[in-house]
Amino acid sequence: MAERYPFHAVEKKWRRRWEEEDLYAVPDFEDKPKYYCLEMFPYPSGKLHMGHVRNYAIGDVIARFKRMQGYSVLHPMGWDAFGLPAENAAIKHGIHPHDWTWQNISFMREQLKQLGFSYDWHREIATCHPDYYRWTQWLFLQFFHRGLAYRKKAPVNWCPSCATVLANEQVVGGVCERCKTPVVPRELEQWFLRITAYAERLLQDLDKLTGWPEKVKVMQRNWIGKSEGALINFPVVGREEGITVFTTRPDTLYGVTYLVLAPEHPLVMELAAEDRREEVGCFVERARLLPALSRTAGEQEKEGLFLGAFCRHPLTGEDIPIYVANYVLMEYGTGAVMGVPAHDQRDFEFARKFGLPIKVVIQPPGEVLDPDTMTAAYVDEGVLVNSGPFDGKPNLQAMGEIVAYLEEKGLGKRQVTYRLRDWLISRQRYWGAPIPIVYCDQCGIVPVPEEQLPVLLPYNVAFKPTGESPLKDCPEFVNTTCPRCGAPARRETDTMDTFICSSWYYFRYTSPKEDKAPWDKAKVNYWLPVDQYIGGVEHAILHLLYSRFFTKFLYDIGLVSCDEPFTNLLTQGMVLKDGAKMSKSKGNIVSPEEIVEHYGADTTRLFILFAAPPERDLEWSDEGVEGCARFLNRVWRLVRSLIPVVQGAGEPAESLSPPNRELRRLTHRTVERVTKDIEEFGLNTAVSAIMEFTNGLARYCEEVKPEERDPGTLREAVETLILLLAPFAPYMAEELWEQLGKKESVHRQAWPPYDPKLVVADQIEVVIQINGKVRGKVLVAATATPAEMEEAARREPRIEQLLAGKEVRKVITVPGKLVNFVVG
RNA sequence: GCCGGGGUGGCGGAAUUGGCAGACGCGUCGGACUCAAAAUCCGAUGGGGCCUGCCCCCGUGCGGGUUCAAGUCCCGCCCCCGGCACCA
Repeated sequence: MAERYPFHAVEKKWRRRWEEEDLYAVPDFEDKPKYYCLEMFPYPSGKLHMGHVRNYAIGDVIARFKRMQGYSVLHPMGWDAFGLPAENAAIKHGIHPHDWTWQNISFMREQLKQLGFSYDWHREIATCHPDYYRWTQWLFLQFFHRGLAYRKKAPVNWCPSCATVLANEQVVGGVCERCKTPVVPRELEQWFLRITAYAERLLQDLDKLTGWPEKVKVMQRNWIGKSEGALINFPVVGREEGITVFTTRPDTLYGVTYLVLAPEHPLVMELAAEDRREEVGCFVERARLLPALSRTAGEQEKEGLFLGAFCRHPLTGEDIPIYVANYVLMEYGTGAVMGVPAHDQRDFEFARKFGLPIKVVIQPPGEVLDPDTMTAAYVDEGVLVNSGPFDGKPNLQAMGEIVAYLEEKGLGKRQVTYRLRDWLISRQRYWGAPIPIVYCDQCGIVPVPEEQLPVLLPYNVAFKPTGESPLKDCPEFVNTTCPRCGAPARRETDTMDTFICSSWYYFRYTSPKEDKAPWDKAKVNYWLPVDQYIGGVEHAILHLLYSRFFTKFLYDIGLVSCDEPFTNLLTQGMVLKDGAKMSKSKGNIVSPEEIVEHYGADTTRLFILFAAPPERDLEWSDEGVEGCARFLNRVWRLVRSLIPVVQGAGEPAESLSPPNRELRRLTHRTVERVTKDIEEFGLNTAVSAIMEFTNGLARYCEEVKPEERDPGTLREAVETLILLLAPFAPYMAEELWEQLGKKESVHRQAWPPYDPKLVVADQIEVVIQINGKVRGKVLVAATATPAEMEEAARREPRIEQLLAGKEVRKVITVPGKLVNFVVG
């Protein structure tokens, strides 16, 4: 029975020692370059899943690697601890959300510790702790004082299942992002953060984020959805007030043949002709009742209705019919659109369906558009026609001129519009940070004074989802006095969206116990921005956009000195089983607990890093885990068998026999490979390089007689192997390091350097090609010149044979690589 | 439809700047050790061919092209995954 790495005992031993020595604590300031390595903190749902393990394993390799490279590394962990699941669990199992959450935290903390992640636990935070949410509330007040937190009545997304409203970002394809229930519109008075005030900067500064994946930046760009265009006023026949439309194509203004209003547009009913009121009312009602799902998800048949009213074209004075139609959205632009069927596909379809005229105003080069035979709108560039004084101009030029003309006449103006909406942050739920606001009959909306924070979440509350905050039924909470006039007043009972809590946690880690401010400025400015952020791509818009918004705001009010929080972002892929995301309903969950129990932390980590590059999805494989366990056992046996030789050995000898020189070369080449791979997140190839190194070392031991081995070279190889393995398999590396007789932790060692001179082989194998096909190989000195390479190639018997009697027209030599004979 | 990513053995995945396709691992097959098995170790493993030579042909989604040389570059397609989707 071959000896096996006794991971249970080793893990237990080192967990205790590391904790005793406080190995991973990082001082606030140190005389070293800083590196802030952060992974997205988890929601304490109960147990870790493989996605967490992957996320944190990747982060831990980076943190340990940087630490060994001499950085002072901030690598913290905490809990995104407010949220709905706690309340749902409470309702289902009769356990209080507070208790449920803290139980989960203590279980998951234990799991993280078992996995050997190198967090500084002194900096642990939980967003549901009053010491934390006190500052969440404080930050809300900063927004409030600057007019960036406001209350308004608006149509909002209501999730019937979660019994709360949702932000736009939390509605995906018309359904609730968390429970997939179709959301329904509701008209409610709610709190918003004015993220739209930062739309332009959030967009512009994406260009600064060179360390972010393009994918995420594109998603944010689309989400912000900037369009440049114009507002144009169309006077309504027989009325004072006109209709303002937003268009990105003012160059097509002369092609307008009708106007369309969104069903929710306030003018719809006003403008509807007497005899059409009822019909229009029905239409609007039908559109309104349709769940958001079918309104926004997928294109659907265009429906519309003539209102029986007309407006006047601002430039031609023509009468233009006004319609109401389902394809116009009230939320975007002005909720009114000018219909240009010839040059907008949607308008084209609508016009064809309702028999509206199609008027061509842009002619493509070398083609004449005929409205009667067109099968699709022409949306590209061309020259204006039927456009009065603008005829003959290129449309891009005309665009500016038409807007300028409208501005001059007071008929319209330049306008930039964003798709981004203000962030709805009220939640009608219990388990969140209370919004620190008091309503007073005399004074109105009054912010809770900072010195009265936190507004504590009461413990004894019935948290049934009724559609109203459970806090409403808690008189001790609701009833208060007005901070301004002292009269009886009521507290705001809604709590904050948990994304608020997670929008600033990375600042708090720098000074988690600070009680005079959300953070110590000097510390925040020392550590921030985060050098490397790692997490799932599902947060591409939500968390990452909100955090950028928060950071910019805090920068503006002078609380932080960076205006982007995350310099580099790595979005890791999902963990799949049988090609599908692990989920309870599919029954394909692999539990980290069981794997760690059965194979140990090192094997679990190693497999998850080896099986795929970090950004890609990872297919779980039990056999693959076995393979990694086998590898670690091999390392264990190999290193232990060499301890007697290695201990006490000195430096490698000056002059080495070929096998020793080869081993030395392998050692240094491996350091080079692993270093470069980790730097560019090729963690899977870093692991395979270590495996190859192990194989090479084992082969050396097999092939080279003990008396021919150079002890110094062997020592260097073995120590290097352990050092390289340390970020990936920290427990085993630490144990072997100690068995080697080392006194100080392997995790406090410097990352091994490599000597480029030693990496180069004495001899290199040159590929010999004839007409681009490999026909042989030859060993030459690494220093061989192209002429020497060619000469050596020609001398190869087989090549000589193949070239005999042929005319060599050309010879291409790539130094150190190949010789290619081109024969006629 | 638009945007982003991808398509390489039986599987997960490697391949600087265009320079030996398939590293490493899994699986499979064969062998050693063993009474036997497990564990461990060794060897083989893209497909095909015959003249069994450490030889030849084919081979990185498909069709063209550039080049001495293409998984990699160019043109035209197909398929898969992710995101957005009536945004005027």
